[in-house]
Amino acid sequence: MSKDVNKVIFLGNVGQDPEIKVLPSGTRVANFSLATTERFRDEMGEYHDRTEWHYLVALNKRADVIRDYVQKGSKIFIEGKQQTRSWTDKSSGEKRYRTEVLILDISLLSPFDSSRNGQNGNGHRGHSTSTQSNGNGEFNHSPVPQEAMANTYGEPAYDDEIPF
Amino acid sequence: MSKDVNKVIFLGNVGQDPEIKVLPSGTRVANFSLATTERFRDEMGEYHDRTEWHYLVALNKRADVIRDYVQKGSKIFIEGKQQTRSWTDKSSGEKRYRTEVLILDISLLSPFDSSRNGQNGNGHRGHSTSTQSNGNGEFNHSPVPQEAMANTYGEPAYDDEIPF
Amino acid sequence: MSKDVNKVIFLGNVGQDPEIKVLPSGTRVANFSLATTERFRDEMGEYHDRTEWHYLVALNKRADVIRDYVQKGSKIFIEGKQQTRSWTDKSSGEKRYRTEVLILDISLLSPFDSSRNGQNGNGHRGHSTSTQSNGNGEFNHSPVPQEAMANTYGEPAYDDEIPF
Amino acid sequence: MSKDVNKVIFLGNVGQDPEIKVLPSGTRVANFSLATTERFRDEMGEYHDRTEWHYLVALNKRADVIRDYVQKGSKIFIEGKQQTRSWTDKSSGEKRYRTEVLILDISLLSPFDSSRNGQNGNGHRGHSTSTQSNGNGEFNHSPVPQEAMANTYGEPAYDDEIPF
DNA sequence: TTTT
DNA sequence: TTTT
Repeated sequence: MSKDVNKVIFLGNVGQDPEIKVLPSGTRVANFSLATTERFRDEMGEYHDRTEWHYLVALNKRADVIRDYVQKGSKIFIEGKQQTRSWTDKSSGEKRYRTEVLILDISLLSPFDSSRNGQNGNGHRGHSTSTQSNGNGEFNHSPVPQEAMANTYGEPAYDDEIPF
Repeated sequence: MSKDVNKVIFLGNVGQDPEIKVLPSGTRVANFSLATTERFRDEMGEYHDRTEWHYLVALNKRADVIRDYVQKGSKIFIEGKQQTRSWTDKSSGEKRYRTEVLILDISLLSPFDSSRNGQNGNGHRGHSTSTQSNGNGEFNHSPVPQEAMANTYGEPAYDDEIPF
Repeated sequence: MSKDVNKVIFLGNVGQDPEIKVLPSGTRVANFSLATTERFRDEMGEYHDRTEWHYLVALNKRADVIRDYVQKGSKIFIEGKQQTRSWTDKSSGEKRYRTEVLILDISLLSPFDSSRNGQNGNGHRGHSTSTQSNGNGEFNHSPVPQEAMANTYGEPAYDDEIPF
Repeated sequence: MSKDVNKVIFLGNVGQDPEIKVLPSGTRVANFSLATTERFRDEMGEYHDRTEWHYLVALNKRADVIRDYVQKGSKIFIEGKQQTRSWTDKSSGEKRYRTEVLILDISLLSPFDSSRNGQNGNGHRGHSTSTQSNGNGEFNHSPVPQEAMANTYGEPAYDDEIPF
């Protein structure tokens, strides 16, 4: 009842073609970075741009959508939650942290440019008809069970690699 | 994929004890108004408060939580979506509109004051153990199917009454 | 310190060319409606679209941006706050209400189609160089004073008309 | 016009008394961590809590409010933007990153417990009447110039320290 | 009244 | 590393 809130909203441009992985468990994972640029005026009244880079992650059906429709330069809107993963650096033995945003909802604001070749060459770009990319449940607040999140509990493979 | 976004976020105080109804279909409906107050300075530099009132609606499990834990004066945080219902005024024959926010997520920020009597006297206030109020599904982005929204499709009873 | 929150976020399509007014005080006002469409599945598993219409208002510099760059069909992202205006219906003497969203931040997601003629024919479309539309301060959280809101206090002309 | 969006919303509990610094430039900086906890069900249907920790930063007037009214355990609502700072680790020479959320708006949801002693013992806790803590500008979208953000441009001192 |  |  007294729930907390962890909500992130970004509208920006994708920095490079998303990287798609499939974990041993079958979970599909999409990783990419997103730029948000803000314009501001300095004390002299001159305009400057400042770009912030964000690391994004999506799982399963959302990862499929990203694999099929998102590429370098795409403008997207996402809603997600912030999470920080940690791991121990193998060479130094130090603990490292990576903060990322897990995508829970995504809207694509650019037409997909089919003339550009994705670098993962997975043959799934465009309106794929494969089972995987044909997921339902990509609508927020829909009556469809959101199994993606269920899968992350006890998911071991996702956590033991150096991120990005 | 190119989904739209309709999102409302309020943090404010409940104006009166919520009104709880059960539709013929069994759908539970909670209605109440919420005040959000903002402070601003006028041209003279003096502070003023301006209060805005919002009409909120919740269905099923969220309505149960509201029935059991929300009362006049409660401070709550909600996330929802804006929707406008219309009906024809029976006396004048004119079309009328009421804009409300359908609650999709709620956080209670006040302790429940059990010394105050709710006016609906439904015996469900406090930490109820009834089946209805013991709903799951009240967690945002959870793996639990969100049946509340499914029920609203083709729901006839909800639409044919003068609101509030 | 214990501030309330009244925040609305929409991503959708503009229903018609915005209506632009200038109040006697000089305040510029843009009015238009915005559609947000959500897709959902009914009990049969079939997809349906449900479109919600929202009434939007923008003042001064934001109204200038809308006059110059927004038209029927534009896809936009807005952040704003919900407010309900009331007036007394002159014929029936009854109190009427209109809930609208005051735009505080806007992002344009469609290129402006200069081949279509705006119906307000104000000669301000495109990259206008007039003083009015050349406002700064259209960036949220910027160091620029946001005079638009200041002007709304004690603004009489904005309130005495039947809306939309 | 085609602005990006970088927005973070948290509702959670403060992990420890905030650390307050004053930079050589006079900028006040508040640093603290915030926990957001979500409840979810695993495949067995059992409930678990997962807590995420977030690093928060506030500047100037918002830092003053935090210094005076926020302590370990406080429940707060914040709106801000995500930013990642980087520095070179002095011992290893490696580049390090820390993602934090810069607070742009804050609402305090707990009464301040004056019986607990803040560990920074700055004598400013409680309803301070000092000039610094009596800032205006703490209202979002207000007509007050938001000088805090202006100060961050070209701010050198803030960037050359190992964070947190 | 929009859009895909 | 994106975009206008």
